[in-house]
Order: sequence, then structure tokens, then C-alpha cells
Amino acid sequence: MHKQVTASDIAKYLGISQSTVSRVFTPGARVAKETRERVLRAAQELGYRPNVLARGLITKRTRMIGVAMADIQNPFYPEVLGGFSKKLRELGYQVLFVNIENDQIEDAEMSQFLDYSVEGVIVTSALLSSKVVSSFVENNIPIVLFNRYHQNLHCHTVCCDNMDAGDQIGEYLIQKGHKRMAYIAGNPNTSTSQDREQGVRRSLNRHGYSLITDIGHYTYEGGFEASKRLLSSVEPPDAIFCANDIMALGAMDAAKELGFGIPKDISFVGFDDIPLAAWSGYSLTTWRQPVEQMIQWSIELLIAEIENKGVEREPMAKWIQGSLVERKSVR
Amino acid sequence: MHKQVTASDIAKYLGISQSTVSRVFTPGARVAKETRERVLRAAQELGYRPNVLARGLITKRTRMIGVAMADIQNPFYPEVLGGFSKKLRELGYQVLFVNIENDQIEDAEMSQFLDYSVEGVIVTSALLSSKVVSSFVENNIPIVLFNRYHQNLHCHTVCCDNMDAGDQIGEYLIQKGHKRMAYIAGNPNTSTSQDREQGVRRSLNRHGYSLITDIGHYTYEGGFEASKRLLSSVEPPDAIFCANDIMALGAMDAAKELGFGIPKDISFVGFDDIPLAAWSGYSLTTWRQPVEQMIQWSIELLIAEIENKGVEREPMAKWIQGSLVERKSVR
DNA sequence: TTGAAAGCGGTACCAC
DNA sequence: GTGGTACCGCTTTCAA
Repeated sequence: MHKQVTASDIAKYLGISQSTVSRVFTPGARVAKETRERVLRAAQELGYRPNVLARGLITKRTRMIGVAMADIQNPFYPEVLGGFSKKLRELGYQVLFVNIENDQIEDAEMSQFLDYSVEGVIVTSALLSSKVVSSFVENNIPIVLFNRYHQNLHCHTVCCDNMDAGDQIGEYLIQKGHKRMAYIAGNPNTSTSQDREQGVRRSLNRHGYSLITDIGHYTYEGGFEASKRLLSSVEPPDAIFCANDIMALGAMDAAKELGFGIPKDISFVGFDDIPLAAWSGYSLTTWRQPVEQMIQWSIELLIAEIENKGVEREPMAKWIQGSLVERKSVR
Repeated sequence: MHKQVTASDIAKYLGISQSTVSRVFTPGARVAKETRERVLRAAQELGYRPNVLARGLITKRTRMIGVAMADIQNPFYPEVLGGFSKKLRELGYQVLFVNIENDQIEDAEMSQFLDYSVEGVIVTSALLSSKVVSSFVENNIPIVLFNRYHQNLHCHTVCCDNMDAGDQIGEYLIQKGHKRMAYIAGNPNTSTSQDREQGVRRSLNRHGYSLITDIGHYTYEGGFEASKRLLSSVEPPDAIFCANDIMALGAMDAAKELGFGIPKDISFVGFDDIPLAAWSGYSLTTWRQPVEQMIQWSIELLIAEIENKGVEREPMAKWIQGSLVERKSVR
């Protein structure tokens, strides 16, 4: 941007006023057809493009959305990021991206969103402190939490109905004749993992079964180790439900290594339906989260608030139903 | 950003000039220690943060870097994106992210980088038209191509030395006693895939072997299908080298499905060393690309040019050596 | 060390 | 329909 062509350059070049040039690039403008064409042609010729940052200064609109994403190594999230990027772009918004290192977002990781005056923020799979949230609320910047739920925070939420999903998975496992069910939790202080656990537990209890649990921190290695522990116990489970697919894949590999047949000796159910789950080496039965829909809703929530600025809005929680994808990891 | 607190607000509040407030937040400033403290305190109190976009208007620096990324579903790239995001942030730059749908970048996908006055652009695993490149050159915005090489384009390049890698992999397979080697190409008109192929071919030729080839488009499914074709032929190969890991995993699964033992009947070598390659279900021998280093160099190239603006700079090509990671997929 | 004023590249309201 | 002008929030001379 060393020698940017400006609206004044065009104006001077055509001998008209800078305001007129500006109007040509302003949506609700009224400019004589002929003038418009001359300007457009000159812009093309000289390589002029309106500086959106300068525009934003006066319109108070940057058309940037901050996206903060943790757990980007989990194949579920690249898909999510791609979806957001695409949809937002179609609506004329840009993505200011931040990769979050830990599960708990630090202030510094979000502060640039404030500095760059994004109009809204999407946070996936991470925890926000209430202090951070309030700094956004003060600045009237809406936040939507994707795939994480937080009771007391003033943010919108779009979440799979994890409790119900867990419940249905429990029912399914029982119906398939399993007796000793285990659950491998993700990060145990995430709503996502908790709700899924509570769900299975509910259905198992209904039928008089109890639940064995372990923790896998949402990673392949974590799932692998947890599975090993579970399967090496005196009475190993005959079915393991994992809080996400990536752990389930690790758990399956551990089972294979220990000589368990899948699904002959033990069944596995995952969560997310990442592409890998369908790979023939795994063929994992899992819970499909309707990603497209969740992305769509998140964006609608965000944009609605952005474009109705001024109207106070209560935080909304959108719960979405998922569905079981049956493959070959359950007997 | 509805009611942003501005430097003038602080100034008025403290009864000093707005310029003084500004100076407190300007790196090379000289302000009385006492004044500075008062300003800082007031800023804290009223929640003031300098508007970096307004600042950029005058300093001509946005501290934003455009990152255009294709193939984000390939587990190699989330890692890359995470790395860029982290390192750039440490240097005080932000990432404006765009997900590219196809292998060939369209003008519209890059135009926002121009609109938002990013200071540099990183493009991974995608092809740029020379028209797009020249619009960036005109605006003095440096581009670095990550993992793709383009002879005639005025961009920097950071690339693994694919030719050499292919060569070494060929040598390795021969040394391990293989006789019929196959190569599964990615997208056949990418430099990356071509160079890797040329590399193996070179070493095989040196030893009097020829190379069977097929195409897998860099996807799991593509690798799966290509492998099936290869292995169903009258004289199936005894080793398959795939242009990336994800195809190799697909190829392995296909082999297993056809009843081939790995590595007993057939060996596999991948490329990238994505986390999945180490999973016990695969244990894929592969070529490790030193991602960290590549990211580092890309950023250095970019920043060097950004911060020396004005000095004309020739496009640089950085080639980096990788190394073989031996696991259990080669006999 | 500080304040006044110009200006970055735009938009929007005002007359004409 | 068009030009003049104020102003968005900030940095940067230039004087004081």
C-alpha cells in the first residue's frame, strides 16, 4: 500500500469532486449513470479501490469478524473454520483469525479483536473468562460460542444438544445388547464433555446400568491411553463411548493393540463424524453434528445483532439435534 | 464499537491535549513520566484503547497479514495455520484469513487483501494467477508461496526440497530391496507433486528401475482408489510412495482391504509427517517437512520486505531439506 | 514537554 | 446530481 490510488486521484483525473467519486462506491448513492461509468472506468484504469479501513472510520463498520479457535488439530475444526470463512465472505465479512493455545482463552488472545474493531466474535471450543466477555459487551460486540455453553456469560451459544445425544447413544448401546458401558471424557470441565456424559448416564440409569468413566482430553493419545486403562482392568467394558471421534480412534487403536476384536469383543461410539471416522480402517459409528446448520445459525445470530445495533438483545442459545451414523464399530 | 472511548475523551477528562494522549501510545514518544502515568490510569479507567485502524490510516501500516489457505482438510495445514497465527501474533501482526475453495485461487478470493490493506500475503498450497500477483506487486505487497513453487511469478517461495526428498525416498526403497515402485501423485499440476515424482524417478533411473504412476488428488479417497487400481493390476507394485500422507493412509487402507500385508507384501511411504502418520493403526514411514522452520522462514521473508519497504527486492526461493521418518510401513 | 493544526482516505450532510 | 465541508480517531510536524 505504498502509493495507494485514492478517490482524490480519480477526482482530479476526471476533473470532478472527490465526493462524487465516493458516491459511486457507496451503496445507497445517486450518481448520474454517465458519471458513474466514467468513474468506474478511471478506477479500473488507475487501479483504484476504496480503502475500507478509512471508510470504516466514519461508518463505524469494519466488516471484520474475529474468529478464535482452539483445538485446531482436531479435524472437526478445520471444517468449521472453512465453513465460517466461506459463509462470512459471501455476506461481505472478513475473518480475523486467532489460534488459541489452551482451552482457556487469555485476555491477550482476544484483545486484538478489540483493537481491530471487529464487529462480532466467534469462539469455538474454548472457555472465555467473564472479564473478557464484559469488555466485549461494553463495546457492544456480540459473541457467539460455538460448541460450548456457558451459563452465566452474556454470549450467544450454538451447540449440539449433547445431553440428548448422550442419552440416545446410551439407549442405542443398550439396545445392541451391551452390559458394561464406559465413557471417555474430553476435557472434563467443558460443558460439551459434561453434557454428553450426563446424557449417557441418564439413559443407562433408566435401565439400571452404571457408567465407567475415564478421561482422554479430546486427543488421540488421550483416548489411546484411557482405552488401555479401561481394557486392562479386571472387568473391561464391552462398549466405549468417547466424547469425540479423535479419542475414539485412539481408543480403537489401543483395543486392537491389546488384541480386542472390534466390534466382536468391544464396541466404540464417537462424536463429531469427522471425515476420518468413515475411513475403512476405522468405520466408526458416531454422532453426527450438523456442522453446516450450526455455522449458519451462528452467523445469523451474530449478523442479526450486528445489523440491529442499538437494540438490546438477550443472549440466545440455539440447541441443535444431531443424529447417529451407524458404521461398523458397534456389534 | 458503538461508543468507543477515544483519545479526545481521555484528553478532555484529564484537561490535556489529545496529542499528548496519543504520544503515550506511540512507541517513539517523549512524554513526562507523570503525564504518561496519568494518561495510562485514565485509559484503564475509561476503557480506552487506541484504534489501530485509524492509526493505520496515517502510519500506512495495518499490521495485518493475509493468509490464503487451500486444502485445509489436510491435517498438515491446520498445523501450519496455527504456526503462522502464533508467530505472527508474537510479532504484533494479525491474520486475515481466507479459505480457498479450489486449487486455483480466484481473483475475488484475494481482493479483500487489497481492500483491507494487508501488509503481506501468505499463500499455502494453491496456485496464483500472474494477474493477481501483479496487482499485489503494484501495491507493493509482498507474497510468499508456502509449499508451492512458481517459476515466473514475482513472489517469494518457501518449499521443501521435494526433488531431493523424492530422490532419497527412491534410494531408500531400493536399498530395502523393492523392485516395483509406484508413485501416487497429488494434484498433477502442482510443483510439489511434480518435483517429488521427478525426484523418485531420478533415483530409480539411476538404478535401472522404472516408476509406475497414478493420481490421488491429495485426498484420502483419491489415494484409496489409486492404490486399489495399482494393486489390482497384473503385476502390482511392491512399494508405493504417495505425494502426501493422507493419500498414503487411504492407500494403506485399500491394501488392507485387498488382503495385502503391510509391510510384508507391500510397503508405503508418505510425505508430510502429519500426526496421523504416527498412529499405531498406520505407523507410516514418511518424509518429515520441517514445518516450524518453513513457517519461520516465510515470516522472515515477509517481514523483512515489509519493514524495508521502498527497497526493491528480488523474489527469493528458500529450499529446505526434510528427513525420513522410519516407522513400520516399509519392510 | 506540550498544544494547535494539518491530514490520512473516506462518508454524509449541506446547499446549489 | 454535484461540490463544499465537517468529521471519523489517530499521528505528526511545528511553535511555543
